[in-house]
Amino acid sequence: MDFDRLKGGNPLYQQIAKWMIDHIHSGNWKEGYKLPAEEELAEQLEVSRGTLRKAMVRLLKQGLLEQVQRKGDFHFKSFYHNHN
Amino acid sequence: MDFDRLKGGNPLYQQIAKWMIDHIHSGNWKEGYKLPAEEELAEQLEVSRGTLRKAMVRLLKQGLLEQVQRKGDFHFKSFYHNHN
DNA sequence: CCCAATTTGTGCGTATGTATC
DNA sequence: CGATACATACGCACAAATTGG
Repeated sequence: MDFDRLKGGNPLYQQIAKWMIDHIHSGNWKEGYKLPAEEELAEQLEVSRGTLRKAMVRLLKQGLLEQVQRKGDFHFKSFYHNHN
Repeated sequence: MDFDRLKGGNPLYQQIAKWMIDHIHSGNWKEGYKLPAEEELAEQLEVSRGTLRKAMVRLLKQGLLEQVQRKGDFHFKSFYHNHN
């Protein structure tokens, strides 16, 4: 989705992480929203799955993203509680 | 079955797809032939199920493979009608 | 009809090799 | 060289559908 791939810019995975956070802020992704599968989302973003994962792991560690069981999907949790 | 795992070669899933097509051409797999379960076939080929699936999905999309009723199994359909 | 086993469908976790900057 | 990015490949776990007793 129109990321900056120019040299010298921020890494793709950082841009993606920011893009996801923006989606929460804008209300596009509300709490409990179930993300598409990594493979599918990566395809939509036109990045590799590995790069997308790198962004997601960042958000996971920051507590912005929550992994539900072993079901294989991610849900957003209450964002504002965990955003410092 | 004796696939080329050397670096620089074609991906395994491509080789497997070709191997399956060759089986049809050679007459080993005639129309209507029911394939073994994915798990079993993967074991015979000494590849992972995921890699085997990747090859099968390719053939499915190309119309060389047909999925029959019970989601279960795959049958080969008239190969020559769909091969350009 | 019910139930357990089988098989496909899906998705994540991880590792490796290659290329580029 | 190290960081970034991609493609490939394996494994594991679970859901859903089907099968057969």
